[in-house]
Amino acid sequence: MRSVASDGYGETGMKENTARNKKFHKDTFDKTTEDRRQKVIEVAIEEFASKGYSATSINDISKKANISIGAMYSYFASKEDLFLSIVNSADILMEKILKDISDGSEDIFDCVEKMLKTSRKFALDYPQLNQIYLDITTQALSHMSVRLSSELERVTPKLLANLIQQAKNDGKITKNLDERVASYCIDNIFMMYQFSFSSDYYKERMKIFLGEDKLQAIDQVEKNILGFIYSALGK
Amino acid sequence: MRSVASDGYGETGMKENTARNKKFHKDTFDKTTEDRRQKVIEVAIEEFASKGYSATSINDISKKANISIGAMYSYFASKEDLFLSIVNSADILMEKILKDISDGSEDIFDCVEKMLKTSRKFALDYPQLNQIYLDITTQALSHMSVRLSSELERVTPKLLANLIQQAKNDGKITKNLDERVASYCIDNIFMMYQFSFSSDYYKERMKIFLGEDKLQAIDQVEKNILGFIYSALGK
Amino acid sequence: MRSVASDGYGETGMKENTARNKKFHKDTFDKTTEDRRQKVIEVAIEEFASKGYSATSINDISKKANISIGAMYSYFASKEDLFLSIVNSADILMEKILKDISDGSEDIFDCVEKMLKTSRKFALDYPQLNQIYLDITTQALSHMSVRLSSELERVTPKLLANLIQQAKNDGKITKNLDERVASYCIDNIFMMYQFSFSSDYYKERMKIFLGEDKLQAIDQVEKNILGFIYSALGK
Amino acid sequence: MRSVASDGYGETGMKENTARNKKFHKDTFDKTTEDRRQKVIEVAIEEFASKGYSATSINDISKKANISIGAMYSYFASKEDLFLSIVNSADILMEKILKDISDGSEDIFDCVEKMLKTSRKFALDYPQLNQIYLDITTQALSHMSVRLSSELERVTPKLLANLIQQAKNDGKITKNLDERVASYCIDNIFMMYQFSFSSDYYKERMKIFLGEDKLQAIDQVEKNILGFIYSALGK
DNA sequence: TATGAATGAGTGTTCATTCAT
DNA sequence: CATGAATGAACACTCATTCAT
Repeated sequence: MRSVASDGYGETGMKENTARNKKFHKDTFDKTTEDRRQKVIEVAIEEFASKGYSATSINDISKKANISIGAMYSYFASKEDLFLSIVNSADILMEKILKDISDGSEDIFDCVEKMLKTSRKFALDYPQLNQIYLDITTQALSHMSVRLSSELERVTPKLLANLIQQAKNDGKITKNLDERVASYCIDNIFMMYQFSFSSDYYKERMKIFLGEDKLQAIDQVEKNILGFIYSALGK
Repeated sequence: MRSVASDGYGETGMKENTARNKKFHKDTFDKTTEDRRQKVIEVAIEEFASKGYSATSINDISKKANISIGAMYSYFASKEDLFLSIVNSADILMEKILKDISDGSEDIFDCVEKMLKTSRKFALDYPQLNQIYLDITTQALSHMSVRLSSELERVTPKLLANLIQQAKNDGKITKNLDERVASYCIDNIFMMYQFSFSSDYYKERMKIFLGEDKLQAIDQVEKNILGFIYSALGK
Repeated sequence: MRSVASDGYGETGMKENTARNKKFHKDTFDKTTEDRRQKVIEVAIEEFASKGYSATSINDISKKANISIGAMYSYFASKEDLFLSIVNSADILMEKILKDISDGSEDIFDCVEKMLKTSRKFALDYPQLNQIYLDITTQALSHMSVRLSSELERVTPKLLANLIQQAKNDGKITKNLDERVASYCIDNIFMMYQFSFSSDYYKERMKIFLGEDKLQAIDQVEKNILGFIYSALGK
Repeated sequence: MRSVASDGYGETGMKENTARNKKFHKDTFDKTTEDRRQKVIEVAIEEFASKGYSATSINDISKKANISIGAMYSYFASKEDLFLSIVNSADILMEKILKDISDGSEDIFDCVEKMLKTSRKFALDYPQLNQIYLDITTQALSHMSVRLSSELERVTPKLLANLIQQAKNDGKITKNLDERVASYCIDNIFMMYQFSFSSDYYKERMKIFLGEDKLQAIDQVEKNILGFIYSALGK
């Protein structure tokens, strides 16, 4: 599992993404040592993920990261910017992953399978990013998503709809299907699946639905989920 | 549309539910006037929904409800208890609604259709309860769901799985389907659909998936979603 | 010397002035004990006078007044309001004093004499109020005088101009005099005289102008100032 | 209007004044380029004038002047020293102006007229210096005037008193006048007149005294003020 | 000499909670 | 039972000053 803390910051990290993604940190943050940068991000992710945006104290973060509060504010203009900075770096990471899936997918079946596997992998690799994501979707933090205006949520819809359309054209799946609605349904399944490995609440929910025993054989569960989707697509 | 504020409290309300549902308010709250009870709940819902648990101030609630902060603490032992009290009453409400669906459903198809319609209706009738629900599913508030240990999430899995099993037995749908996984997938679709009418974030997401024009004809969208599910069930 | 701290607050104090003067404190402040009210005002005057508005900390005031910072903010909505509250009560006090002069003055000569004597007396009785006044006249605090929009500075101009006009009509003083400009000049002399007993800076300035020995015989100085003014009026 | 920023600093400027005036900057400040010196002083004046000493941030000044905070502290030992440095340079400027008046005045009448005109001119030419002066006279900053111990306030008293004495000797004005008290009264009028063009507070006060219409004909106002003073002198 | 990253005590203000009336 | 004044730790954020480069 690679660290998110080292993504999107520092002398090299941002270069390829600066065009598409916003920058929520000050220049000073780029200039400090990798150690400090990483520690700040690491602790901030930890805190925001476990306590939520509102209940997280930037003073606490600075203490736990062994960095003065003054330095903190020389890196980020506000608590909100620190938070968005992290969310943004998570966005970049997720986009990369989605791009890999997009590039490597032969058809809709292949793509769906990869997305499902990745949902779980991502949730297990970066549980905290998922918890932060859950926070962002909350109505209380809705004003922030405006500032983010991330491309993230735009990638999947296009990818899925295009592949479904293509499969329809190729006669591989039923034509009695609206590709946008189908994409939406499929992604709904994936998102909730991903959440099911992120917050305790959704973990418990999944356990109730599937039963403790089934969860031991998660590969079989995924096969069944794929079966459900394939069947829906009228394969 | 009935008010949630009048559910689950007062001299009569709790009696039938006390067995299954916890009580997070003090006896004093049962004894005060209906007016006061309703006002407290109403304002609390408003505040918690729009600001989230952490950012909501119990002093603010008491001011907006025109009730002394002292009275507030004679009704609820803590901010957390007030919050849980509201979530619990929402739980009761949702359970009732689910029970109506459960009782009135002939088969899995009928049930799925009713659940889908109800998802939207509930989200539009009680947007604030949905926003509070989103907050609860957040990792930061996971310790609260333990205290709640609501029956809510246990109703749907059983209902769906049973109906699917029955349909399989009746030969109405394909046997190549794990009924628990199928329930899980279907409910995933419904939950995200419900969220799509609750928080601005998910509203935007749905818009991206479906397009602004399709959202004008929401009945058609629901038909398509049902089509997706029916197809998955191999009707 | 009466205490300013007991003026303008409490159950009785404000009644006659509420119409003309603004209220910068919350109701809670009226309701607390006289002791606490007095202590807050007393300490606040002390601090604002000696340190100036900006350098004064409301936390310090609360500590020195042995009152929790929370109570402080239940009395005043902000540091600015606490400050304005004090300035306002000083305004009320000064207006009272000016009214006494106004009511008790036979003619311009009598009035000028009384104002001169009162300038010194007021500065010596309430040195801190004068120091606060100096702060208010500072450009940095100009936005506050807008909120005050005190009547104070309107009383003297009218009073002086009217009495001069009357003396001109009565043939008691020269007619070669614009009464408004004369009022302005006279008040300029008085204000600087008052300042001369308020801040160390102006104290030093007066000493340089008049010499240390003359200041020992302040009555003679005042006679001379009056002489200057009478002469200007062409008595 | 010449710039104050270029006065009293640099390789040549200070030489003739070092004897009488203190130096509040470090040697390094003399050695840096004229551009940097000027920019620092210019921005510092701007900031101190509009915000007051306490509310002004030295970090802000350094940012606005495009000079590193490190350089700032290599030029001035502290915020206080930077402030005093500016006040001191203003002092030098005022002294020069006063000296010109002093040298060019034939008699008390001539001198008074020149001082009055200069009061307004100076306030309009250097509004910020006047605002800073108002700050200095505040009790909160009294400890600084000790460090300044400027000669400024010593020039006018002597000048005026001497000219009045001389006029008395020449029989040009009444002998029933204490020349020191008269100087004090006259300067009081001038100072307040000057303030009337400096801070919004005193601007408003002058408007109330004189009326908006009179202020349109400021030359007439000045004639009236001179009339008042001449009359007082018993011309 | 010039730079600016770093420090941390301090600022104005909020808020969950208590308790005397 | 209801009131709301009172508490004080905690919060987001600022700023004078230092010092390694």
